[in-house]
Amino acid sequence: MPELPEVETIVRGLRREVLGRRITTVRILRDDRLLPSGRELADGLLERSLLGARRLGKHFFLDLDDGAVLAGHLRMTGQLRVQAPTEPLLAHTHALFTLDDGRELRWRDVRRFGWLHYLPDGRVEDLPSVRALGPDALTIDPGEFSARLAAARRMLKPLLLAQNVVCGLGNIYADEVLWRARLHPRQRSDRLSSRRLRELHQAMREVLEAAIRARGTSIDGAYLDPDGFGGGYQTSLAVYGREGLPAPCCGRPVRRILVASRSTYFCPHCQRRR
DNA sequence: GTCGATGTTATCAA
DNA sequence: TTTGATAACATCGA
Repeated sequence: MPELPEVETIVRGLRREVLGRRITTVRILRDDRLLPSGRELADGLLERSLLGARRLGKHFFLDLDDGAVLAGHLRMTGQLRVQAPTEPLLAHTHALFTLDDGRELRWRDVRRFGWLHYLPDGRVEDLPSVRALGPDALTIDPGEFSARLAAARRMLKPLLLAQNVVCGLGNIYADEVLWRARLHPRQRSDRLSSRRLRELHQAMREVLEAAIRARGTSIDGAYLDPDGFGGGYQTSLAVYGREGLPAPCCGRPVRRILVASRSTYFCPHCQRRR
């Protein structure tokens, strides 16, 4: 669920809500997605203050006042909320961190694909899933983006989803980026001119920045920011989830196909393979 | 009740 | 090297 714009919105929300706060209580309701263990995570976080919140791709990192880091990934259904303790506890809430202003930072994940990892030394680059990441999609420069895609010799859709090439895009934004660049999802990356690769980079930047401005995409209310608000970008989607509906480019119906076993939405008329 | 699909990704096989 | 299938899990809709 949360891709780069959603994680960015969450991190900005956490900066506003919890920076400088001290963790006074840790409650673990279910520990099978906590590393290295729920006990070590709870012991490490207790009485620590939160000094920073940042992200790389879809990973997020909370910096503590002793140099430790709480790293995490929300995968499909993870949520981080800051709530009053009187707010009802929703099902699938797995960890709660009480802050010194009385509020609680709550981690919830219905499908339990996500995880939290406490790193006493703060060395996030030691995590294999972080080490494997390519440059962040929001900040990669056009030259490196083009070089990495041209070198890969693969179809564009799975390439944009490959976090070791460029990190942060998921299924929604990959389709939106390809639509904006008018490129076919099955177009091979090494057959594109450098001009088209730069256009693809530009499209990626524009889509991500617009989605961040809209505070992310919420479909079925699955994604919520720390304050409990959904995003607004779902009304700006051109093709994702819009099979059969008119594409904004030409009015012809959006088509859904499977590419690398992921649902892929595109306009067959305007996104031609070259 | 069953089946298929879901915004992620690690892993294994071909 | 690249791809496809599968698995982790819960929920929803047809």
